[in-house]
Amino acid sequence: MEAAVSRISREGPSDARQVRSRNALTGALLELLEEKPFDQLTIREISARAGTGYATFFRHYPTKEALLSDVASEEIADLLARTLPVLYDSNSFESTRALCGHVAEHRNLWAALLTGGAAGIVREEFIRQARQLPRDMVERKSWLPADLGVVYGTGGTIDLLAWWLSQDEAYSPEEIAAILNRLIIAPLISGERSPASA
Amino acid sequence: MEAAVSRISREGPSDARQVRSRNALTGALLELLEEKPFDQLTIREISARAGTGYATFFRHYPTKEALLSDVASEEIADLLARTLPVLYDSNSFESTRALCGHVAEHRNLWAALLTGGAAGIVREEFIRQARQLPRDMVERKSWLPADLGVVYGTGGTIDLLAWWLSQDEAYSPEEIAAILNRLIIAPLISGERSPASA
Amino acid sequence: MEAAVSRISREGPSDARQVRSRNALTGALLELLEEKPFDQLTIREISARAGTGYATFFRHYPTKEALLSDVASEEIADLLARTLPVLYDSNSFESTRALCGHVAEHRNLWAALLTGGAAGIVREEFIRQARQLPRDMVERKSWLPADLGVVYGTGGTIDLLAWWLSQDEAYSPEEIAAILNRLIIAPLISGERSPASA
Amino acid sequence: MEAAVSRISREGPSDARQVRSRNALTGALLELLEEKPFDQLTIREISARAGTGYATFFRHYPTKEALLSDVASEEIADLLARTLPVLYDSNSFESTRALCGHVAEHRNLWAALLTGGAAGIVREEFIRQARQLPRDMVERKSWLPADLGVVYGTGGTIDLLAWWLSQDEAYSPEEIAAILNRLIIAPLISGERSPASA
DNA sequence: CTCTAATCGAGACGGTACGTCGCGTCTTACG
DNA sequence: CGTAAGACGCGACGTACCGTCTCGATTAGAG
Repeated sequence: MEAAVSRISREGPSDARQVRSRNALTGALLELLEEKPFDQLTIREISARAGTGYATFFRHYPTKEALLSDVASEEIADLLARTLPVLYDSNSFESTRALCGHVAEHRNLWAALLTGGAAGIVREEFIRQARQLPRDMVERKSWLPADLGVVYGTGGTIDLLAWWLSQDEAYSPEEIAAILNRLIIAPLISGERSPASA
Repeated sequence: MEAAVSRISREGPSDARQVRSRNALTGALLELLEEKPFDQLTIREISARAGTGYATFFRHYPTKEALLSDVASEEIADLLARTLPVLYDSNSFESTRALCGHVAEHRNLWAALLTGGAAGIVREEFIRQARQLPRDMVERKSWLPADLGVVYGTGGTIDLLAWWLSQDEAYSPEEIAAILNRLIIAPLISGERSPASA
Repeated sequence: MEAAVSRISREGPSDARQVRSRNALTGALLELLEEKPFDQLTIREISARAGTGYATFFRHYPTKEALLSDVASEEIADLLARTLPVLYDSNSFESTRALCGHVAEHRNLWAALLTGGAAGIVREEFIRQARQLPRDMVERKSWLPADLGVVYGTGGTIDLLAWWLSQDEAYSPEEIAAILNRLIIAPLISGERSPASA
Repeated sequence: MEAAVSRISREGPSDARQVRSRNALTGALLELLEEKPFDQLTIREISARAGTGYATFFRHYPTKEALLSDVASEEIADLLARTLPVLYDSNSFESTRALCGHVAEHRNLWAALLTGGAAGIVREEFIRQARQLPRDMVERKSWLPADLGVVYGTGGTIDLLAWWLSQDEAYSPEEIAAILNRLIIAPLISGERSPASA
């Protein structure tokens, strides 16, 4: 349950009981995400694991997905803030390595979110958030629609991270950062030349 | 229902009624996939749309997912056969263009599969199949784990195609092929140089 | 469960499974009515006793009360047909005795319905049905509103029967018939003279 | 809310706040009883109508029924004291008329109690109290079990009053008293002759 | 007139039954 | 006598209300 530790009391309702219930629920979700796919979890199961009443779940979240969102969306926003800047940054490798380092530090959390069956939902939330970010700074590529750049860069990065996290720590953050840079970042920020045409 | 036309009688049981039922079910699924996400469909709904009895569904498929598989897996295998070769092909642009052309010709089918809510399942099936393909031919990159190459190449390609199919035909197959080539294929087959170090 | 025996297959749906389920439910209700008040029964409890699934209950009855109605309303109509005629019959004692005899023969059923906690509902259903019966035949009493005559005659009779059935068989049908006749029937059919004023 | 007026401060705790809360609750119950059946009321609804907090209800009454009891049981005892004596009184008509007059004077209260959905509970409470009254004075009828006499006399009277109160004041207390006398009282106190034999 | 303790409102909580829905199985009745 | 229709057992859903509980914030009424 180390993953849940970082979730305690980020901020929330004033009533201490509500805080306790919410933390119990988010913690239970993260625990269960490491055991089975998100869509095989039932609200009853999550409530039971959290030690809260079944109806209490609905006093905090309208659906299972809302709970997942609550757990994930801040993390996603946080990670996105680390992901996109690399596109505008001349020294992208440093940013990329910082991104991978951050994920490695919260390996349990991100493994649960990206490989635990909630992957599809988390991925969509990622792209949804990424699409809403301002992207004026990035220079328009004539050959690459801006929206596609965002979708592809985000999705590809997530895929790469998910693959990494499913690999039992065989690769260091630096290695992954290098791959990420070469495989995804570089093509996106490269100039107008067509590298494949050579 | 044009998408379903290509699905008629690919091969199947001898009994004409079974053939009719299967086609009715696959057709109904494709119709419904254009209306709502896959996971919001019910077997009752599919049966009703197909004009068959509810229990009849189970005589042909054990689950909803099996029906989706029946609809999609051959298409996936077919498309995969067009996707992976580009990695080994020195003239990758031609292969890529052929791939995009093929998808464009079956736009309705692929739009339903990749953007209709079944996307997650189809995507996973894609990668699952891709992973099982022999990959001896591809030269090992020192910086790129082979498995990651497959996962990333497949996933990225699907994402790109999905994005394209959700764009109301604003881009031609050639344009997409160019992007695909530059964004995904080229980085995968490029040499040992470190592009980020520049 | 002798009470339920008389309920088997009175008439019903053609499907044998439906017949079986309905009989299981009616039987279970009658069993449970002898154990605790109707309003303390839950549908889950009735279903469990019947050996049917919980949802199956709702495939047959919309509410607990509907099941009670199905069990009771025919019996009520039947008994009503024996109750009201005594009012128009010159030889009322014979009719009354027949009524009491009939109730005695189905003692378990009527004890459950009239003393088992469902009493209130059954009573209201009784009066509701009685009110809808034609009453042209009965001669209007100048001192007694017709509607009141029906309500009072029905309610009083039910009360008397309920009291009897709660008495551990200490009284014979004939004794009850005599009391019923003297206490309720006679005052209702007596002439214009005021018997208490003498 | 005229009905509730008579309920104010009958006696109770010293603290003015408690008195206010109790009266708010009893008043709210009586209001709501005129709108819907007792068993369809929720404690939350009663509390809200009373303008008190939800938990405050439980500080005064353990259950909904207890509140109803608090509202009704004294009234019942009072009315019973007027009902039973008529049986022992040679001049029963006077007593009966007094009874009906009293009910007419508190029409709103009794209409709510006897016709408002709480009828079943109030009725049972009535009979319960009646059964516990001493009945040595009444001469035993050879043909009529004493307990039945009480149950029947009480129940019948309540039924008659309930019917009256549901009739939009079409009958005067005197008319009802006459009917009550003739229909219920007279048969109970009549001699040994068999009135049906005529 | 103050102080203190009872009472208040508000509402979250663990429970439990509700009635609905979809699943996948299995039986029925019909063609 | 095989197949389409659909009833069944199961179990999760989301809602509603129960009765308990913990909070401050009034607010009597005793000193």
